[in-house]
Amino acid sequence: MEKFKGLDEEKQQKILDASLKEFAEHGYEKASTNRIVKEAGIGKGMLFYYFTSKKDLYEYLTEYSLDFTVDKYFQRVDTSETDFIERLKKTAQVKMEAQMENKNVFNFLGTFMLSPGADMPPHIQKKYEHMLEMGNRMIYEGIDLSLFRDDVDVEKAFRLIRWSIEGYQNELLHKLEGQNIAHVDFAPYWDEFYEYLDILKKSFYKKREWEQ
Amino acid sequence: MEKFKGLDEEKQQKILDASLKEFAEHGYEKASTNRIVKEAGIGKGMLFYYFTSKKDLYEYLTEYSLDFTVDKYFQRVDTSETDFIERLKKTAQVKMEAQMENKNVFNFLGTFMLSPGADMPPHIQKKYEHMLEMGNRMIYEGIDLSLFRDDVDVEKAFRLIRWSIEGYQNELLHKLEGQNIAHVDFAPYWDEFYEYLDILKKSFYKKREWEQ
DNA sequence: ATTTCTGTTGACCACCCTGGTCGACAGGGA
DNA sequence: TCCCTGTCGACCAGGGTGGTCAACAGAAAT
Repeated sequence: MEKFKGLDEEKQQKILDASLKEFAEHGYEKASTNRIVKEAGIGKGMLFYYFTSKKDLYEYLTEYSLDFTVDKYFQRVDTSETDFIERLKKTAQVKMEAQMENKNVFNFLGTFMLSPGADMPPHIQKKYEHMLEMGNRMIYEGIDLSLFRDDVDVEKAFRLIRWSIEGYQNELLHKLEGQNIAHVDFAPYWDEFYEYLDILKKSFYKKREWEQ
Repeated sequence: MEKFKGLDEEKQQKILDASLKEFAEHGYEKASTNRIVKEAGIGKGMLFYYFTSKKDLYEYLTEYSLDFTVDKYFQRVDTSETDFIERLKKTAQVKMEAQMENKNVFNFLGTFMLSPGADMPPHIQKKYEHMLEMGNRMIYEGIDLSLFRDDVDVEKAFRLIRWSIEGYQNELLHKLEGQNIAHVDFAPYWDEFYEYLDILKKSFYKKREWEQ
């Protein structure tokens, strides 16, 4: 595993990509080390030279993904923004950037979170819990509640807004499936996304005086 | 396959349940006929006595699930209701009833719809398209648009509301995962659900005169 | 020039599981 | 006694599994 870290970035990334993809697509049990080495373009032996076992590889990937998510996503969200919807807007942008930088990490972590940590070593479980907590703070901490209408439960409004945004993101992801993400022009989708956010503001926020 | 239909209901259902579950959990390729026969409590030979092959079984299940969904779900939704949110409320109730009656069908069809019909015989593809169209009509046809606020695009409001409801349902499903569905008291969840619907009405519908 | 070290390969291992077959057999009717 | 209809599960060839290892390449060290 120290062996692996000594490789040049490019080769490391190729192996990480192949592995993340394989585990994301098939889950731990049914993921195939044979397919991984073929996809990564290395001999079978090397994988078990870098990592002692399939499980060892999987744990390395998990830790790598958690670190990546915290560094490139959670840590970059501007939590000084107190307008809930505006913060979600910025969150979405940062998330998209991180996703462009490494699509596979998100797919991998997605499947991991469906049945988390079953028998992960404690230090990884700690990291995972830390990430969850950080994600929560990133979204909810320091929000200006006075922007919301007085006649709805703010907690519930939070959730409705979050579900709406997740719904849009999922539908977009599904629509763009199969296309080469790098070649897609996202501008019109951002515009559309902002329109949805405007509607959410009109709907869940107080009417402000200067609007007629 | 006519052999299969001659079986008593109970045995048929046991085989259907085992098969739907297996395919839903593992997908077509990785589903195991051995696990199916074990779960269904029949000998290996019988499965291939009833169905000529794994593929034949899969196609039968698909058709069965499509028919079930149309009969027990889509056909039972009251489309005379013109209030969008009210209709969704009724839809959710009918869906829940159908889901209680046969949980496996919904899981199976869920995975099927992710990569639909690849090489299904035409009559099944037809059925699938018919179902999709029916689902669309069931949700959107004959809705009273005048209830919605004038300052938001109704199309977008439709989607936001649908995403919200799907978000709630998914979260609930996730929360109840592992519990025996039959023993859960759903009353409080319905109440909570209605509260969310009320908020959606307040947010996306016009303020009506008789409300202060 | 020789030995040692570090990477690297893919054939190979024992094992497991696959979809599907088939001979054996049970029991009811003719 | 002989079918016929169901029913079973041992069995088949084939393919995939995670992991090993003898062989080798080339650079570094002796």
